[in-house]
Amino acid sequence: MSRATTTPSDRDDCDARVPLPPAFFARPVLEVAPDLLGCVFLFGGAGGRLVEVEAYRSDDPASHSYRGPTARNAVMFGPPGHLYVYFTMGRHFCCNIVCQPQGQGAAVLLRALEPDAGLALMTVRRGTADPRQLCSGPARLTQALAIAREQDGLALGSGGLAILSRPGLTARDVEEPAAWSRGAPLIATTPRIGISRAQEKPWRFVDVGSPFLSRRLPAASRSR
DNA sequence: GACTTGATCCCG
DNA sequence: GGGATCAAGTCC
Repeated sequence: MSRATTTPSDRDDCDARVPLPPAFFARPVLEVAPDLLGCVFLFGGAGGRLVEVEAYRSDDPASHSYRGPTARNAVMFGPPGHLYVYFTMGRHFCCNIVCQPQGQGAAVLLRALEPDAGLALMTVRRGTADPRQLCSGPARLTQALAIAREQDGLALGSGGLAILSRPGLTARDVEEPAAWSRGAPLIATTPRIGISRAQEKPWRFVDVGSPFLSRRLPAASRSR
């Protein structure tokens, strides 16, 4: 994250992270979601390592896309690799990455990340210096990174928005689908948070070892 | 448990 | 068209 310079010899840097290609997000959302854990999410110079996400798709009663396209969820039905940002509960924004081929209405909700880049900025925006309170929760995360209505529909790789691979991949490695699951942290699946329908689906994915989750793991969670 | 806004629902 | 409903959350 914090390399000051880049030289040809950095090819062997084992901490190297490179942008995920569009094809990464065109896959089934239940595959994309766990593969995002350990990747780095950045917007405007702030962000860090993703540790908690949830999957949503259009055959899923808990998803905004369940009843088809509307003005609010239009981006979910657009091309993969774009942000779907929605306003909720009268005061908060939540941020998703659109997945699967265009028109399918699937997305991954970003629920927590481990703060790394732009700590000073995030501290001011959140009004706390406690790293555990910066990005541990979907609306906390958007507040810390200053993601709001204006970012709805923003494409990865533009406007200061990026998702970088897990460490150790070259730009060439990351084009190969076999590399997308490499270097995964220990992952648990649990029911999703805060929904009233389809509560049985274990479509929340968390990095078991992270102290930056929005909630503690339930005892019944299962690791893979 | 309160808060606070707006998209969506459903009746008329 | 218009009022009722309630939400992928956070904080006190």
